[in-house]
Amino acid sequence: MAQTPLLTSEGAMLYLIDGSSYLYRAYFALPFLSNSKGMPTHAAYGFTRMLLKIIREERPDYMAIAFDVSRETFRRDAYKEYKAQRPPMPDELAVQIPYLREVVKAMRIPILELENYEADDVIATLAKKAETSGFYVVIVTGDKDMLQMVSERIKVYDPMKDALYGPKEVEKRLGVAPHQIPDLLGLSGDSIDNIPGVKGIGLKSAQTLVREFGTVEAIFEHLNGVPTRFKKKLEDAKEIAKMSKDLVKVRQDLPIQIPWEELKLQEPDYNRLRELFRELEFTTLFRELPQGEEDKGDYQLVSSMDEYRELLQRIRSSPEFSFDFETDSLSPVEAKLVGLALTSQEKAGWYVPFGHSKGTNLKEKEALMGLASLLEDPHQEKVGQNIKYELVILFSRGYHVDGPIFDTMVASYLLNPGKRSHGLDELALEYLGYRTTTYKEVTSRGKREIPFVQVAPEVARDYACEDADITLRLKHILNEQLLAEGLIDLFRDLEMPLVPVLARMELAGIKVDKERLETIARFLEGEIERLEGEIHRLAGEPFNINSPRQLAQVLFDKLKLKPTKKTKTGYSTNVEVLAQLALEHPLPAKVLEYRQLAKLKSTYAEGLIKMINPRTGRVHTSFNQAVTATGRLSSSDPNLQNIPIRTELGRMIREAFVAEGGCLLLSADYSQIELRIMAALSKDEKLIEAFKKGEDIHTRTACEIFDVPSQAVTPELRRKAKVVNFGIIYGMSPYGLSQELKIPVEEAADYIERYFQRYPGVKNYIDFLVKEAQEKGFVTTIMGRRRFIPELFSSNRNTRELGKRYAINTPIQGSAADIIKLAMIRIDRYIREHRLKSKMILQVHDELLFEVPPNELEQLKENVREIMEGVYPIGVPLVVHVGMGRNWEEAH
DNA sequence: GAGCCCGCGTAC
DNA sequence: GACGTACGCGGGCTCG
Repeated sequence: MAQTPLLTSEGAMLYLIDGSSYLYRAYFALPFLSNSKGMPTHAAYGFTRMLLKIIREERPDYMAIAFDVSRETFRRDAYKEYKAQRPPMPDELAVQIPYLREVVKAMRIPILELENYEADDVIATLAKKAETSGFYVVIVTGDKDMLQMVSERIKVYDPMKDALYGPKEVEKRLGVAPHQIPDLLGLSGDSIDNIPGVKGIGLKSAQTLVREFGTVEAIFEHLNGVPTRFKKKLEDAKEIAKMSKDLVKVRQDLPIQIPWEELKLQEPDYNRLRELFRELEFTTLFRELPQGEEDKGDYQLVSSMDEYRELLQRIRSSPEFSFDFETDSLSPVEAKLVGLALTSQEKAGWYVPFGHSKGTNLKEKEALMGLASLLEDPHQEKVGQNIKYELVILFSRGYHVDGPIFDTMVASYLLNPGKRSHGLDELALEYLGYRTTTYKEVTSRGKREIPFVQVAPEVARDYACEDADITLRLKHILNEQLLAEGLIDLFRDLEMPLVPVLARMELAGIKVDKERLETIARFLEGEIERLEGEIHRLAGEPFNINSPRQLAQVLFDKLKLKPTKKTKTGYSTNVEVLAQLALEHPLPAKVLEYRQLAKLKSTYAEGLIKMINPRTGRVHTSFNQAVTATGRLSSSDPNLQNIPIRTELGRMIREAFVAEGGCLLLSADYSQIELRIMAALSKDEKLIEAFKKGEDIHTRTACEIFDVPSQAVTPELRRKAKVVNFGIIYGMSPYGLSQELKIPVEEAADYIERYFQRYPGVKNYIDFLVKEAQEKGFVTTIMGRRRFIPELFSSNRNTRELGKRYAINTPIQGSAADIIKLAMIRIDRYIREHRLKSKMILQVHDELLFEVPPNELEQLKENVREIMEGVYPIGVPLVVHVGMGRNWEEAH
C-alpha cells in the first residue's frame, strides 16, 4: 500500500539511522567508559553524541532509527550460514541497549523494527517511499551494503568516517553503480556477513564482470562471452551466486505504513534526557542541554542588622543549616571575606554581603558574630561543601565550631572514592540534575576575570545562595545514600570528626627556614650550571636538558646510544634507561645528576619558597580529604607528603622544615603498618607470629624465601626480601619483581611462589580479595570504606589485571589510612582536652609531625605513642617510632 | 598567553 | 603490559 505523500515533504530532509550498525561500531571503536557504578556506557555515549550532532548540525526535518530485532531473519531462513560467524552480542554492549532506547525515546525519535527483517530492509523500504514522496534522504550507517540504495535523492552517511556517499562516491569506492552492488557482492561474496559468493572471484574480478555484463543474471546468460579464466568458477557456482545476490539485496517492499508526520523531528523531552544523562554520567552532554527552570530557589539579600537578626532567629530553630563564605582567594589562610550565604531551607537562601567594593552595609565582624552564635550550638548540624575551608577561616579569626558537621564533598567521596572530582557543580548535576551557575560565569567580564569583591551584591547573592541551597539539598540526598550504603558510621565517626582536625593543621602550618632554602637554591644553581656545561660539551652542542625529547635526540640520534624503552611519544630517558646507558657513555650519568639537582631546585627549594606565607613565615598545605581512591589524604599547594628523604642532598631540604623558636619537632611514625595490616587481615599465622615476636620482618621474609637461618641473612638478601614484601602488597607480577631486582623472571617467580608457600594465609587472603571484589564489584577496608573496581569487568585483560591489583592493594592501603585518621582525631582531642600548646602539623600517610614546646615534650611523646599504638587493635601489634629534633630531618 | 597532556621524579 | 597511592615541574602542544 502506498504511503500518502505529504505536500510539505517536498524537498524535506529525512534521516534514517541504522541503529544496530552504529551501535556495534561505537562499541568497538570507542575506548571503554563506564559510569561510577561500573556500568559500561561508551557505546550509548557514542550513539547519543552522534544523534545530537546530527540534529544540531544537519537539522533534519524528519528522522527515524531502525534496529535489528533478532538474528533470525528471512535471510537466515534462506541461507543458514548468513552472519553465522558473528559472535553473540557482548554483555557489555547488551546492558547499554535499554538505556540507549530510552535516550532515543526521550529525543522523541521513532524506533522502527520489523520481525524477521533487518534494520537495512526497514530503512531501504522507507527510503524508497520517501524518495517517491519527494524527500531528500540520508541513511546513516557504517554498513557498505546500504550503498546500493544511493541515488540522486538518497545518500549514505558514515559517521565514523565522516563520509557522505552519493552516486559518484559509490562508483569511486566500489567501481560499480549503486544498484549493481548486489551483483558485485553476489559474485565476490562478503566475509563480514558470511556471504559465500563465487569461489575464486574477488572484488576486482567481480567489478570487471559487473561492469561488462551489468547483472549476475546477464553474466550467466552470456557465459560464453565471459573470459575463460572465470567461466569454470562461475559455472560451478551459479546457484550460489544468485543466492548471494539475493542475500545482499535489501528489501524495499516491506509492509510498513507510517504517516510521515510521525517521523517529524520534535522537541526532545529535556527533563527525561537530563535524568538519563545524569544516571549515565554524560556530564558534558548534560551541560549542552537547556537548563530546567523549575528548581530555582528564592534568594534574598540581607542588608541590615535587623534583617540579619531576624534571619538568625529563623535559622536557629532548624536542626541544620548550610553556609558558604565568598572570598577573594582559594587559600583559606590568605582569604579575605566578601560575603556569607546561609540557609536552613531548600530552595531558599540569604546572602550577607560585607566585603564588596560597592553596596555593603554590614561589617565582617557583625556578620561573623551572628554566625558564631549558630556555630556554637552543639545540637545543630552545620552543612557545607568542602566545609574545611570555612573552618580554617573561622578558626583563623578565633571562632569555635561545635556540634556535628556534614561535608557534602566528603559524603560524595565516601559513596564513590573513584570519582575524579566532587565539586559542587558536578554533584548538583549528578544528584539533583541541576546545572549551577559557575564561579566563572559570575566573575567573567567578556574575556577578563574580575575579583569577587567587584561582583555586584545582587549577582553574588544568586551565586552564593545557590551554593548554600544546593549544598543543603545535596546533604539530604547524600545522607540517605550514606545510610543505605552502610557508610554513615565511617562518615559520622571518622571523616567528619577529622575535618576540624585537618583545618587546625592547615591553619597551623609548618615553619620553613627561607634563608636556608635560598642558600640551597643558590648552591644548586651553581652545580646545575657546571653540569649543564659538561653535558653540552659531551653532547657537542647546547640543548635543553630538561626536555626529554631533545635529550632523546642527543642520546639516540647524535650519540647513537641504544634506546631500551619506549614511551607513548618516543624513547624513554628515565632513570632506569639512563643508568643503563651510563655504562656506555659519560653523558647519561651527568644527566642523572643534573636531573636530581634540577628537581630539588625547582620543585623543592624554589617551589617551597614561593609557598611561604609572608604573614606567618610558614607554609600551609591543603590536606585533601576527597581525592585518593583508597582513603588516604593527599597534600597540595604545596605537597608536603613528598619532601625528599632518601638522598643526602634531599635531606638538606628536609632540614629547612624547622620548629618555631623554642619548640621542637616530634615525629611519630607507624612501623611497617601496611605489612602488619596484611598480616592481621590475612590471619597468616607465621606473619602474625613474626610481628608479635617483634622480629625484623624483612629479615624474616628473607629467611623464608631464601631458606636460610636469620644469621645468614645478608643486607643484600634483606633488601631483596623487602622488595618482595612490598611487591606483594602492590600485587606485583614476576615480571615487575624481576625488573625491580634486576633478576630473571623465573627467579622472581620463584621468590613469589616461595613467599606464598611460606605465608599461605597471605595467598589465601589475596585470592579471597580478588574473588570477593569480582562478586561484589568493590572492596572494603577495616572501617568499612569502599572502593568500586569496574576495571575487574573490562573486556581488556590488562585492565582486568589492574583491577585485581587494586583489589589487593586498596584494603591494605585504605585500612592504614583509616587507622591513622582515627589516631589523628584522638590525638587532637587529647591536645585540646589537656590544653596543650603542642600542635599536630603534618600527616605523611604513616607519620604524624608535631610542633612541641619543650615542657610538653615528654607528655606528648608518650601519649602520642600510646594513642597511635592502641587506637584500633587489629590482632597484630602496631608499633610507633618517635623521634625529635630542631628540624624534620633530625626528628624523623 | 592559558590550559592541557606528557614524561619524569619525589614521597609513602 | 607488567607495582599500589598521590602532586608538581618543565616542555611542548592546542586553541583563541
